[in-house]
Amino acid sequence: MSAASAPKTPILHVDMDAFFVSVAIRDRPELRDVPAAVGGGPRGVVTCANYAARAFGVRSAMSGVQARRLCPPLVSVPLDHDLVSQVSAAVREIFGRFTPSVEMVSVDEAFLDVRSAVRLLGSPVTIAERIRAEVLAEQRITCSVGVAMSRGVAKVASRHAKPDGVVVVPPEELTTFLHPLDVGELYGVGPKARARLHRLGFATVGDLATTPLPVLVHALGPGSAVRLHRLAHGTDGDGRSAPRRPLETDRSMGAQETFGRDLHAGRDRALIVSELLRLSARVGRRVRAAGRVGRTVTVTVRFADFRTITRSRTLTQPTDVTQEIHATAVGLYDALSLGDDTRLRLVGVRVEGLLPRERAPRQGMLGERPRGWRDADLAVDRAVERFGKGVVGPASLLR
DNA sequence: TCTGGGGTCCTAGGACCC
DNA sequence: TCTGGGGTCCTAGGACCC
Repeated sequence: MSAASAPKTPILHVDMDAFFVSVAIRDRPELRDVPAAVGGGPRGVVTCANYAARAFGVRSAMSGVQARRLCPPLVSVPLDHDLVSQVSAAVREIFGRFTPSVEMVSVDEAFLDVRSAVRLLGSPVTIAERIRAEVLAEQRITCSVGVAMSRGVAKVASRHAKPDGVVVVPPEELTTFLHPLDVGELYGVGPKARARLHRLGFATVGDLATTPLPVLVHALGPGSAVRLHRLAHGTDGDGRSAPRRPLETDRSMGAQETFGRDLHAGRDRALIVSELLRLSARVGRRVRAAGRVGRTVTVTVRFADFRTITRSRTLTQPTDVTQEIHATAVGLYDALSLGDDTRLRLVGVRVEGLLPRERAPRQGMLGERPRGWRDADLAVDRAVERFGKGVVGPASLLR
């Protein structure tokens, strides 16, 4: 492509509006303008609230109790994982019609590099509107798009476009758009970093942008300084949307569960061990389904006071066997030697250091383990696939 | 009746090896 | 007896994102 035809704003950040709840209620028109949210059970938090609920102040990660206090008529809708995946894949397919360079960042957002598409399809803004129209026509949900020359700016722009809009930030308007914003709007700047930056006198993105890099390095350390400096100048990612690691190459898989009531470490040990088995089985099934094995097993324990600790063990041989994951998890749990009266709120099991099964070193002889466990796992996997979860499982989990 | 569940990445110390 | 520096792996915690 000639330089003259290169778009000045080639990066699109497409973000579905209130994705989880939009998917959940798209076939329930009666809920269209009613405050609704996914999540928010007795001990849970709001996963995703629609805009009618947000008008009451309901936000993601807010406890269900607080959400209902703010918005008594709030309707709670269940999360349909399969439907979410299905709609996400369909949306991904729509993106692919416009450019081969699509990076799904999560189920509900993506970066698109439309550099090569402009000659055939029109300006980035035209493409953005066409994407929005096709998503709405085919999936009956809305999305918002940020258009800019860097990923970081496109991401901020899409947030400002919400709901159901487009915001374009051409280079000549970059400073006007970006500099007045609070530093907390930058990707990767959460509450902690924001507070620290404010303390240091960096309240706005402009404060960062107008500070020489060496000064930032001195204040923040090299890593954060360079990252924030680039974000504040809109030069992150060199203007390109380079696909990173493909989504299917997960580094870890885990499962955790908050108990309906706090459990006692000692008295309820049997319950906790069986919960660890449930979680290990869930994780093991996912690891096997992905054709992978993992080297490290991590157990998470959250106490009643919300303090959270982790303990991990790296195995001599990677595994995808439920029984091994569970045995390791129980070993880690017991090694904590918690007092009998210690109250636990949550336990979790995670398998890390995932690699493809065929690349895993399998040593014979010495590490020979009964292969029966794995065969049993695979039989259970097949049954679950055929008949659904809950039909087959470890005997100790049956009531 | 505060505070879910799925992840990624970074830091930092200690062990261990060369 | 004292003295190096670099590199990697493991573990634990924490910030952050959706």
